[in-house]
Amino acid sequence: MYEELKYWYLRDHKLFRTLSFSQIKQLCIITGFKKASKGEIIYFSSSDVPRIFLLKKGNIKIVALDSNGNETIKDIIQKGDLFGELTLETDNKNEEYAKVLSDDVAICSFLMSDFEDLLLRNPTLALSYTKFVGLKMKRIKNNYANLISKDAKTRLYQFLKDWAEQEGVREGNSVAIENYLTQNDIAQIICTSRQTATQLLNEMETNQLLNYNRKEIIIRDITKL
Amino acid sequence: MYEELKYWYLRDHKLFRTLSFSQIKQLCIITGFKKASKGEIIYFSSSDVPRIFLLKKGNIKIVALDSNGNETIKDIIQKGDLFGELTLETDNKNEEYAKVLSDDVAICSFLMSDFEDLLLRNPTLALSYTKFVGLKMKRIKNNYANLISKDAKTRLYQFLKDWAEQEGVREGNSVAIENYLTQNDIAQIICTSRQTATQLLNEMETNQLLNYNRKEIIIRDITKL
DNA sequence: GGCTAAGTGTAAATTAGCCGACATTTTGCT
DNA sequence: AGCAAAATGTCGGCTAATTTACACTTAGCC
Repeated sequence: MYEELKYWYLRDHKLFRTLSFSQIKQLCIITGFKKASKGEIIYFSSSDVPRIFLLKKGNIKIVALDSNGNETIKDIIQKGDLFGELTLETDNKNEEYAKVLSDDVAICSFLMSDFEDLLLRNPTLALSYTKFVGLKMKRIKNNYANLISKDAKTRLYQFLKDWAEQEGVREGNSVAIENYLTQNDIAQIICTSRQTATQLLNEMETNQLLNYNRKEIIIRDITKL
Repeated sequence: MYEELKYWYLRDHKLFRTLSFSQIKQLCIITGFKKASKGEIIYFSSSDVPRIFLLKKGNIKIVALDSNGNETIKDIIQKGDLFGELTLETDNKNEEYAKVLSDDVAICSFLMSDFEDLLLRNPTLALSYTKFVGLKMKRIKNNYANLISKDAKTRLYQFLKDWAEQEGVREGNSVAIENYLTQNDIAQIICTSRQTATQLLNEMETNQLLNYNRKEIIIRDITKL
């Protein structure tokens, strides 16, 4: 990839804003760059050197396979998110991979060890990163708390609200979301069966709460969810 | 409190082992110390300055109240654990408090801002702390994954295994755990009703898997859980 | 010692939502 | 265009687990 582009990719992320351009240039930690298109599976396998990834464009889902071969959606990663071993701890047990959801994605990556060196040399960045990881933890905690204590309907509503907030285009009280998920994906995210998710979505449609199709979800009035 | 003791409290924690004694002495960040006994409620309320707490002795549970007044157990904190705003982000929304489970506890605390300064001056510590938070996140993730995908029985078994591993005294394949939780507490932790938890525990007792009473739980053969 | 509140035991009624079993629709591919 | 595969729609039976309801036991306190 073009050297200039590398720096730009990093500099663009809010985490690295505290660094000056020349600092970023010195670091030069990006070691990989990859493009992929819909449906592709990207392994960030345990055999490889531990890396941290930065999703520049598109959406992917992180999927884990348990011992029975069941797929579980661990996370949905959006443009600008870091993913991989954010905890800076290598973990070779679990078999995880990423699947591309949007039409195409761009991912860049750097070695965990390089990133650690970088953090050691930049205390301010280290602090930002710590907060960043902490924030992520808080989000995950809240999500899970929802999953456990609420029923499927509430979970779906909450998920739609979150999704709308993160990616939706608001116009008055109505929000349009680009729908790159199948109903099965949604079901997995809110931890219910595909059938239940389908039912609930149709119910919402008949109740005039939203318009659903495979390309787009329009929430009529976000304040009513 | 005695100045010397302060340093010892910090130095004793694995997070601060990388620092030399003189470094710790310079920091002097501990600003609070507290003892409390069973049943007491400790607020680390939103009105106060944000703090990070370190549990030196005993056990507490972190409880959250939702808008309906329902109690949810967020976390069980054991000796040596840090708790509070580990994410370094103040969050004034949620109403959380800690309740003492063991006969008595000792807690020390320091200001989040002091801790941030400390991290800025010690990049190595910042890195350790990030890993520490990350590890905590991983544990939480695993717990939740269990809660969601498994049935109540499996959840109880997993919880007992974890508990035994963390605090149990092993003798051959049998493990004795000091039981400072009520059946209701256990039920809340594994996210089920009190009745179901009672039933399952009694079932395990009749199946000779464990001996349960209010003071102690003895798991007959940990390998069979 | 006796009272009260907290904790534990047990059972029946009810229910959310999973599962299996399809039909139908849409998409992607050659 | 035509085919196969993926995604969506719909239905009842089934089951784990919540809820409601109440009896019993233990612990703490005056």
